[in-house]
Amino acid sequence: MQAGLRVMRARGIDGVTMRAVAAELDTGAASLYVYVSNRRDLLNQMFDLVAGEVDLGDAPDPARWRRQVEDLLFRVLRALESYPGSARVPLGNVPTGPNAVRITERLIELMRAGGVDDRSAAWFVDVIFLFVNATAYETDVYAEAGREQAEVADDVRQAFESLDLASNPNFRSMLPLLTSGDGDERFRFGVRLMIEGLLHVAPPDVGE
Amino acid sequence: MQAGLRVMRARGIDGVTMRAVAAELDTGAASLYVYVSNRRDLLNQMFDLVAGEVDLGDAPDPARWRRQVEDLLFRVLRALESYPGSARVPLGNVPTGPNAVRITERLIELMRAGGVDDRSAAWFVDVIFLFVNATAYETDVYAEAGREQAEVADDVRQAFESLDLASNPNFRSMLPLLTSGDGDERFRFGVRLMIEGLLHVAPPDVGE
DNA sequence: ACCTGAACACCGTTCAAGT
DNA sequence: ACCTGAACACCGTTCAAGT
Repeated sequence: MQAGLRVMRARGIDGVTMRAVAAELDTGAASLYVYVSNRRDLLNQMFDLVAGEVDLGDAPDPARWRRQVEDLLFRVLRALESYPGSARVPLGNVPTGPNAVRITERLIELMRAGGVDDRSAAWFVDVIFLFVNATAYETDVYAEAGREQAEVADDVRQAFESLDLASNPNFRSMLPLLTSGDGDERFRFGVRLMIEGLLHVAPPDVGE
Repeated sequence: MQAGLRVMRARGIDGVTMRAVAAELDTGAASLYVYVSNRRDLLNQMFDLVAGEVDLGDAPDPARWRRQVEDLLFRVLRALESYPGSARVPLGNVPTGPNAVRITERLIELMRAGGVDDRSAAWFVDVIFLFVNATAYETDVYAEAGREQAEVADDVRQAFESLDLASNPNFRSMLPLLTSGDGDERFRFGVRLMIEGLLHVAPPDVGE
């Protein structure tokens, strides 16, 4: 499993082939099937190790819980980014490993400290991780292609500018804004939208 | 390209192999390279056709713009779900096709009708599509594995219940809530969090 | 000049043959 | 009884050989 992580850190999730991990252990691909039932299982087990690297931060403080949530989510994002493509794992399977649960536990603690309704808190966990994972996955794809974020942003801007935007006047006038900011700033904005929304949207009716 | 869509609707994105698309056209895989530069390019071109199937709905109405945004995003979600795995395409490349731009144009129109600050609107587009795509991708992975959403939910609940949750008391007490609701309800909740957040978070400082 | 069959360099997974 | 080399059934992409 540690061998798999070394491969993923260096070559990204698509580089984590059964053969590559086996080579790291000086054996053949077939031998891995003693420890994992298939590649999907291998990646799931590896993912929980990544989750285990996330620092939960200090104890929940009702006076600054929002900032604590924001910071925790940034640390999750950083952990995912350090293993390119790892974010694709929780997008495909709900993580049930102990380290993933540990992060959810802390997130719930923080929201309870903030007085958030339990029903909202429960669904927030689901929704926000979807957002964190998607953000990390997007960044990772660029990283895996060996391209800088700024370089990609330039290409996108050029692609948009070369479009015929006569029938898209609002889009055209907002082009500079649409391509402004870096990934971290946009991530922070998204997280804040959802935290703030938490305080202004009625808790879901979970039918209990 | 239409041939590719038929394959994707029936077999999902991983079924869209160069050989499968070529077979649909009664030719060999090598012949596709006349029309696309590689598989990634094929998927990008196909994605814009999927985006083209989304109905933009009626003209923006300041009295009910929030609901209009919500409905539009649901229609995007449905389009993505009808081509399993297609949501992975926009997670890896910023879509710059005309049909994707058309949807963004409408989204911006709706927010302007609602009096949302342009800076917030611009970043909202990015953030909300990340959420929509991640939601669709998650659903699709289950669908591709040939499993019902409810069936997967049961497995997750069981996995959680079999964990030692002594050190995760908050998580344990919220287990019923964490596993409540279906995908659509959670999606709606997430979208509402972000729309409402839009009205309560200061516009980002885009450094202009 | 254009198209494409066959080849190349990979995959995940299985299983018979070795220890 | 355990481990694993070699095989199987796939990939995306290239290119020489045919039309």
